Amino acid sequence: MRIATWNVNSVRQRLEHLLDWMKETQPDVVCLQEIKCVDEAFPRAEIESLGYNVATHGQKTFNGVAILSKYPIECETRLPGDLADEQSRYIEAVVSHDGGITRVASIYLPNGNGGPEKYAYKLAWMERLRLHAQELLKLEERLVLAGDFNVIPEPRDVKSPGAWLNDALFLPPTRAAFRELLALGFTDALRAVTDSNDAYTFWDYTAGAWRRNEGIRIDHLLLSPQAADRLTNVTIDRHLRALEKPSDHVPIRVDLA
DNA sequence: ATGGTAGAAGATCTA
Repeated sequence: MRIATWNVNSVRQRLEHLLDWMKETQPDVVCLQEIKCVDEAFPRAEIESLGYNVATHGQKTFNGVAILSKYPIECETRLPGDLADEQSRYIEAVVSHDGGITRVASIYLPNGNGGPEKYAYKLAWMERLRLHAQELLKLEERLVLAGDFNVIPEPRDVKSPGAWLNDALFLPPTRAAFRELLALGFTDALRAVTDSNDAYTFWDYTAGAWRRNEGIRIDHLLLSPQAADRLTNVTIDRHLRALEKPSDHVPIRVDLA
């Protein structure tokens, strides 16, 4: 089973790239982030025509997540812990396939820059995610938390660590919260297969970041033990960053036997 | 110390 995640930075702007990439790589499940549209505006028919089921949790202008699946899915769009949270950043699916089920979440974790309120929201969101993930692990299922975590886990995950020291993506409390999540029993899929210090998934649009390879690794797939046991391959589709009108993120995907 | 780019919305915010 091939499971991918991609922050597309507007699904409508990226539709051609998305369809081409799906035809090329044939993922079974795709987690999207920053679709930047309401559910009614999502290009559902185009994706269904490739043979996928579509579940969206959209929002006007900002955020928005989706799950696309070749197999039947049942979805939940609420991350427990704050009923007043209006931001569309989470959707979770139970995927029913030959030989069982796999639970997959598409996560758009808050960026956290822009002021103390935003950073507090990020950390609170991470704590809600940790508590929910702790519950999900008790199910002992194949579970994949996939998405844009807006976390640079370690210095080897950024070309120029010094430039990010005061950034919400790399601050010590952010990294500590991510480590706490991993410590529940998750495997960071990319780190299970490589020690590379060049496994970036995001390059800023500005200042020639792509040209200079000033990248960061912030898009992750976290695997429960039952999923990690089946991990055979991790691929970052880096070439998509070189296309015309790219997203600032590229897809990352895993294969589970 | 700032600007660089992109997207959606709408004359600014988020990233």
